[in-house]
Amino acid sequence: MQSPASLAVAYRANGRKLTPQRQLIFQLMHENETHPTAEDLYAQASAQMPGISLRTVYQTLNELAEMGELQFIEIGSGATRFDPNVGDHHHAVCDSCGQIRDVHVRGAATLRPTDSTDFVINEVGVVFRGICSACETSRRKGSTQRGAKSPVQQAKASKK
Amino acid sequence: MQSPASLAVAYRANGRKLTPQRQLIFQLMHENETHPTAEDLYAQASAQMPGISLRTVYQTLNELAEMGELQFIEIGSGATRFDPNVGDHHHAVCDSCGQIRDVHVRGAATLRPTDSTDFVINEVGVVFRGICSACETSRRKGSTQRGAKSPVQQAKASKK
DNA sequence: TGCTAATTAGCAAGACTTGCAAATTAGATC
DNA sequence: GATCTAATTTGCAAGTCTTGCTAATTAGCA
Repeated sequence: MQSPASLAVAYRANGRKLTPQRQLIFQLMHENETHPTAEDLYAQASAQMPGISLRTVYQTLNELAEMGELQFIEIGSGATRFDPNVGDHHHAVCDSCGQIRDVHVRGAATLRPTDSTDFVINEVGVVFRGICSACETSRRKGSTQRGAKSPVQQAKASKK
Repeated sequence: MQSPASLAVAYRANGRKLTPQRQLIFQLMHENETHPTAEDLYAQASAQMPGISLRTVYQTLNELAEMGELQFIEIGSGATRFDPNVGDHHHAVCDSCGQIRDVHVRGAATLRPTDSTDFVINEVGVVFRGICSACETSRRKGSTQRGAKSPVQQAKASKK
């Protein structure tokens, strides 16, 4: 689903109401390519609808996830991020700036473990970690080659 | 690294001391196949060393990660889990019981996005989600087919 | 227009993790 | 073995992210 119109249908199908808050959050999610956190969306939503509650943002995001309208991304460190793209795709995470971008991977869905053949697989997710082109460029220009932290450590550190 | 002996060397190489607490935590990690949380390890450690602090467990786990002796696993929902296996492997997560097991995947390391070709990849991780054989078996026997929550929602829910 | 169940807002609280400072201790030195 | 010092451990307070609870509000139906 993409259109706000079908959103109303989806909500009603679930016996739910289409409130202005829900419309706004849904819309903001879809305008946003950055896989925002609840806090990010709250900030944006507040600009357009002063007084909206962070609680409502969390609530709405959870509902949308339940309805299959978005997915959670939990790639280490910090807040859950939300992805309105529920199609077949994967993620590339920059260990330098933390950006997450959607990517596609040929054959990912058919990957199988060579062991654990008794595990019933519903879903396959691939995560690439590395350095995005923007960070790579600025790194070449000298400057910010930081200490020898592991990627995860860096992610942890960038939390603050 | 696997042996406590080389642990001492590794610690000294980092200008660190080999304390009883660190030895214990390291040992427990390696005896444990379940990808425990800090709290799990704390419980086990407390049994053998009453008075050890949860703070120390967290601290030690972070150090070991920095030293490359273990890795963090953050697969949705709840506490970080720790994996002493730093070799090339991936994970299968049971959406029913939450168990995480190590698996191997042929060709995973050479996967590449079909898009985002300007992203420098350091690491590729594959996560399978599904139902482990134990849960599948008990499910067949009837009983606990729970409501239609998404995998992530289930994970979230099982947090408590 | 009225009614009612659903929703929102706000705040308190829970889970997980880290910062800080004082007391303790591993390991080097003599 | 005794001494010394920087590293480590503890315990607690605090920070971040998220959810529970409840009174007030409101969407959507009759």
